[in-house]
Amino acid sequence: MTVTQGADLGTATRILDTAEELLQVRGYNAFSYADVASALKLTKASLHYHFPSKAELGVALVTRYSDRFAEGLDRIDDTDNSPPSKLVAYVDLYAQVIAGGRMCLCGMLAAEYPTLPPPMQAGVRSFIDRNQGWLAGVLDHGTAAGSLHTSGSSADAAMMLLAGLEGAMLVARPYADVERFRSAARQLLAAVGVRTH
Amino acid sequence: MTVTQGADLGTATRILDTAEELLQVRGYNAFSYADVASALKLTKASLHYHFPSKAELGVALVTRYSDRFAEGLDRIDDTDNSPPSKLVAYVDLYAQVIAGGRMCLCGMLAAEYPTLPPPMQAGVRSFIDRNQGWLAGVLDHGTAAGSLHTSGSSADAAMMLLAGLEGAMLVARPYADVERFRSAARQLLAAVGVRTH
DNA sequence: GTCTATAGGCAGATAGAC
DNA sequence: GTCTATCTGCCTATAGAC
Repeated sequence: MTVTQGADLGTATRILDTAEELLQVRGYNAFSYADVASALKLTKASLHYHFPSKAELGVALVTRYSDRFAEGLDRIDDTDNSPPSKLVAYVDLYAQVIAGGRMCLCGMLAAEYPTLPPPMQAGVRSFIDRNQGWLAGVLDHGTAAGSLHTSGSSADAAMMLLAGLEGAMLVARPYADVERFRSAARQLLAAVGVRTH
Repeated sequence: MTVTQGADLGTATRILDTAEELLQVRGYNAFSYADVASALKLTKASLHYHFPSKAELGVALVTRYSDRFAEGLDRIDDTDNSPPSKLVAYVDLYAQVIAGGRMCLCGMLAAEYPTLPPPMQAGVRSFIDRNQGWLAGVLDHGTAAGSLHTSGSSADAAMMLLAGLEGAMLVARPYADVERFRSAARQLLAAVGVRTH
């Protein structure tokens, strides 16, 4: 770790930022070291200094994304108190992603799953588990308090929400239309008793 | 068109079958002519005789898949009369796909969308439009008859169902667990008033 | 840390014999 | 229709100078 700070991001971080966008837009199998290098005006060899193999770069990308998403969940827990408002904030997390023409990084990797290096596969599962677990917790609190209503177990309802949001990003992409995502998300929230006006 | 029939499928069809599976499992950007050729014990050059470019093969795959799916919708219309039973049959269409470890072909292509040749992109949108339209029709009939209940427009509810099912396939893949898909699907159907036992 | 140069392999695609 | 042979280009990755 160098002593750079603030706006001086450091090369490793800039590589991750560029590769992250390429991964979310095109997929892991459809971007190359050459793409990242040309975007950053570096050479491929320099990238290999920071991330020796594409698999290692991929693992770093999944880990960072999943950890940042978990931080987002923590922020929601600190900010929004009622389960319904937590779910609305959760949807916003996804809306921010798709607004940039991107797919959820782990949703993209779920599609490419069989082609991924095993450590990346584990990262994808971890992302899903963390999100499903968090959602199930919110749903449990909400149903106990009477502000949410699920049919079936909280784990199943959490699965439906996660799947629905990932799928809504997926089918909204071809139309480059955030509203398509938002209306699907509203319907999903309505399914667990959240009223959005 | 040759005069072959029955079990003698014809090379073009065998190519499509093999490429379709590879596409649904690995994605368009993660399979090659070499993969298809080795599976069929042909050479790459032979494949190019039937499908001059990968883009043309890709278009043929989307078209065939989308048309077959539409035939599936017609069969449901001919077989199941009540809107709720139509939706259950619709879910079964997806369940058959994921049971083979595959992703919906057009869901996969939606993820890879920005990297696809424009004619393939059009095919993906067409698939989504057809399915959303069919679902909206079923929902309209169901709500009119009182056997289904949607919050919001039928188009929005159709979008949610389509997104939810595509997403359920996506997030179920890493666990190779059809039950994960089925429980999410049950929740989605419950959201429009279908009771499954 | 970043570079030039290069290796070795695989991609999609074509020419031409059979 | 299917083959062998080949082309061109891009891929991931490495060696070694600066």
